[in-house]
Amino acid sequence: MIQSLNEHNREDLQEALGKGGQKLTPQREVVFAVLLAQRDHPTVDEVFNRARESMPGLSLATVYNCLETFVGCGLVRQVNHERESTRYCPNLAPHAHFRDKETGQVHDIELPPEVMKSLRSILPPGFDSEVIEISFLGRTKAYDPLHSN
Amino acid sequence: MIQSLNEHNREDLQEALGKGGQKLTPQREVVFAVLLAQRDHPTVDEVFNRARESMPGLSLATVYNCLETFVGCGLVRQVNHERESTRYCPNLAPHAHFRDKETGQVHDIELPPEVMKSLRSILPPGFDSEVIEISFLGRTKAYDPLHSN
DNA sequence: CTTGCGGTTTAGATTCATTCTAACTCATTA
DNA sequence: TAATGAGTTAGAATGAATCTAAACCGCAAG
Repeated sequence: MIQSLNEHNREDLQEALGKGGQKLTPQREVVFAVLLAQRDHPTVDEVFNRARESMPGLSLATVYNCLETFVGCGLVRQVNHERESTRYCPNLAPHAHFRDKETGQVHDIELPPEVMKSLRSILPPGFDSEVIEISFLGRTKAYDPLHSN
Repeated sequence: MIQSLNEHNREDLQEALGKGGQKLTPQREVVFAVLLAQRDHPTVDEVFNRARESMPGLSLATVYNCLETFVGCGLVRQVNHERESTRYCPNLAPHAHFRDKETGQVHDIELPPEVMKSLRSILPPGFDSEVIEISFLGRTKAYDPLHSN
């Protein structure tokens, strides 16, 4: 069961929504709490199922609406892999995504500023980019520090 | 109207298909010719419409089948942007994609090896990646060399 | 109060890319 | 000539996402 937002997170949410001309509603609060509670890049369906545990009457359309609103306010990012269901991620820092071929799990990969810079530098003149999406596809092995070098 | 494949390209296609245990068929030849004729990252529907000009009986399902086969043989790459229709690209060299927000056009961006390397280097130990997808979203301005520096 | 208004939520219908299914074609092998 | 099997085909099915229209709710004006 998802606990509700703490003071701090509720204020953040309210402020971000306000800037986008949107209101804080009970449904938005529950959906946002779900995203913060488990940062595993859930699909809309997963958010829906988790959120319904604390708000049984919630409808799927509302989950779509809430998430769209959050994206519009810059509170969450959409993550697309191939043509699978869109996933949602409340990590605001610039980062790439690594998708495990076997489990389907998505992991955040930190993006150092110098890598961002070198990426931007490969754009020919005249190309002006606002968003850069980077995603890795592969496997994760258990990491054994004793045998690495 | 799409011209048919030249000797050289037909041989390449046949060889690549053969390695994947697939045969060269008239439909596959037409679909491949469409991809080579206009390298603008067409959707399945666009490929379908162009291909039907030279082969009117061709069915949409076959276009899906052909493109899937080509991807399996490493002849073409799929390009996904958000949840739009998948696009197809016969450019085999490693490259990123730039999508123009206004026109929807997709441009190939060359990926220098050192950028690839720096990208690979940001993966923590235990993460093993086969495929890296990089896509830019933005605008393209006419480039005026007189006023650049 | 209570009335009306605008934004939000809701269930269900709709859309649309893609995948599936089952029949058919056609070249090759037995 | 029959059988096999890959490839093709039209149309049905799927499933994520969007749309629609009605209901709901908080709130400001009368």
